[in-house]
Amino acid sequence: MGETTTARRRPTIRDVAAAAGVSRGTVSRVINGGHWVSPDARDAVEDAIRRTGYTANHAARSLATGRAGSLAFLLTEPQHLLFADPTFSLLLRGAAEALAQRSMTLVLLVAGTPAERANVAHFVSAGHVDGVLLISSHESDPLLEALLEAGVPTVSCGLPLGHQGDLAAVSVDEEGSARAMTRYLREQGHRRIATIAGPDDTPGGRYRLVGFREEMGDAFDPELVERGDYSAESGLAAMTRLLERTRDIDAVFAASDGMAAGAVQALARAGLRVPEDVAVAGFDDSGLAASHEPPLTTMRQPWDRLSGEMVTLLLEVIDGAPRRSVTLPTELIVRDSA
Amino acid sequence: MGETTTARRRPTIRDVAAAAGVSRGTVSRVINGGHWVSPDARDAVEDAIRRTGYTANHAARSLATGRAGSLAFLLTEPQHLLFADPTFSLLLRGAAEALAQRSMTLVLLVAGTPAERANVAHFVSAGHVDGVLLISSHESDPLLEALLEAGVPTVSCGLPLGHQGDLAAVSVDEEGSARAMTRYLREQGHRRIATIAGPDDTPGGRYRLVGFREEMGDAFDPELVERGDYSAESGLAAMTRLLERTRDIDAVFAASDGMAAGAVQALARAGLRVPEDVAVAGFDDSGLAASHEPPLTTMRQPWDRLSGEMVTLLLEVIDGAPRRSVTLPTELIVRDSA
DNA sequence: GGTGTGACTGGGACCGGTCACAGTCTGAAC
DNA sequence: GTTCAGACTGTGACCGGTCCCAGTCACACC
Repeated sequence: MGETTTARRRPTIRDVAAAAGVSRGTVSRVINGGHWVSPDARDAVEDAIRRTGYTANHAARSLATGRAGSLAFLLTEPQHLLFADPTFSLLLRGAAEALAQRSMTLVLLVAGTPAERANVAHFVSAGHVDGVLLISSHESDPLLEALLEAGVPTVSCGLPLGHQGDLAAVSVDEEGSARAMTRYLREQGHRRIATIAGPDDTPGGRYRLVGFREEMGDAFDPELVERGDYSAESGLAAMTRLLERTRDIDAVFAASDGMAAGAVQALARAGLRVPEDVAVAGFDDSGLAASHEPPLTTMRQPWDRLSGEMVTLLLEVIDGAPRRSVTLPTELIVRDSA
Repeated sequence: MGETTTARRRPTIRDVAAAAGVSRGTVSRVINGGHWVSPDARDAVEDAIRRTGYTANHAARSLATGRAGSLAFLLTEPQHLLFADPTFSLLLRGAAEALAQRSMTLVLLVAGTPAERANVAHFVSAGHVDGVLLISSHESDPLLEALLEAGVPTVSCGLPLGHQGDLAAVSVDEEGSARAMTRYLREQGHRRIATIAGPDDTPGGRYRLVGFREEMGDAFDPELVERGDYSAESGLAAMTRLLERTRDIDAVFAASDGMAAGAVQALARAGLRVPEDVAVAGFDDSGLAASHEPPLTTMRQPWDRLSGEMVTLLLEVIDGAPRRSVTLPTELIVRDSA
């Protein structure tokens, strides 16, 4: 009764088929690559799609193919460590763009609290996404166990400690990078080099320390090793502890830019100048590093490429290809702090 | 032929119905609230769900209901302004959690390049999501026009300049907040107060300046107004311009913490101390503010609540309720810089 | 006893795609 | 003139839910 037709039904594949004078099957074939379709039919279909303004229905396709057409970006890190980090945004954006190019979508999942973790595990195991981009660095993550158990295609950002070989991963050469930075510091003439390592249950915490120790060789002094949790506060605390133990330090290699910044603060409080009295080097080349005062010498991680590679690897796994891992190069960025 | 059955089919609603000895319809009713179901039937179904490990198929449900079960988190801001901002992460996380509570998912969309914008507009208009959480502050965004045109339920983060009234929005009282900060500065005894406003095509840029001007009253001096784009670099440049014009300034109100930080840098280069010579106040209370040296006095935006409110409002619109907007309170945070 | 009503249940139709299969047509090979 | 392969097309079944309608049953009321 005088109903306006503004909210008309979205055109379906049947409408397109009718408009093009072909069958649904042919339309479907044109949409999916167009093999075994005559040029005439293809043209007619493409024209009909244009005229009708047809867009495929995601849900219907998923139902028929059994594929969700989306990947999860799964954050398991406690918020204060990663979520506020600008590099995380780069990672996220890179993944979103890599997926958009493939007409897939990114679903953001946050697994902080135990309740959230359970929900997430359930959600992912239920097949609501085709795979998981796992942003977690801590060893023996129960969520990871659940994912492996459920056979969900997963790719890890950074080496999955305790599960190397169980899933694909994109990482950087932690050990080599740490050696390179240590070598650089020694080449600058520093001899008493301390390090502020990350937690031992993270790949960066473990292997950067290994690289540091190896490169130092006989000059390695266990007294010059402290640990933090990658935050600036922990860097400040670690540097303070080091200085309480000895003032005979001429350089510090911190496993993150945040800890390097904290170390600079601790040194300033102790009346020491950077880099004149003590050189300080960071790791990551996060946004912080360049804008810091003084600008931090650091090891750049290829944040812009990381998530793109993760997506590539994950899609391979989903397609049933053999699991593959990738190691990306880092780059020494020399600024003022060391 | 000896095929393992590990990769068994996921249980469907039919399996549950069979296990419970009822029909599909009854199972569906139990799942969706359970009205008009006898207690016996409900128990049987719930037990069957447990035994079979049943999980609803998202795609099938979407197809039948015509609802996607997801919202888009749509970023239209140029990356350098917002993406690296820790507050953005809070926003994102808040939205993800609010949705997870409702068993919905968050799809991240990035519309930076023109190609991306076109894709996003198409994607959203095609109904792949139920609504859009729009994170954009610039006036006359063509993407917003496209969304309104297509009738996509949308809620804006911050007042949508040029489209107030056309869509729901969650915002803060820009004008009142700016007045409060200005009043505070005057109460501290400052008389020559400059401001570094944001771009005039953003609500923060426009209304914070309005509030500042009104609160200054007769003391308002157009010579003491500069604009930036919220970044630290622009704050530095703006403060430098102000100082070139006059040294008769005893306080600066910047429309973002980043610009406040830039202003502090410019003042330092000019040999002026903060807050002794010039007081500096920011806006946002982003992560930067507290860790800045000196810690910034600023206006806290309720980042943690913002996206939760956005989700609430958007779901209301999707459910056909009348459009509603919300204004959240800000809070003056006094630290060392002013 | 007949009728009405409300609680509950079952099942067919449908959402919009994909897929497998059967069928048609064309042209080359024998 | 068959036969046959290969290119192309159409159709029915299906994916796993929801919706709606018809139907059953128990109970109250006249």
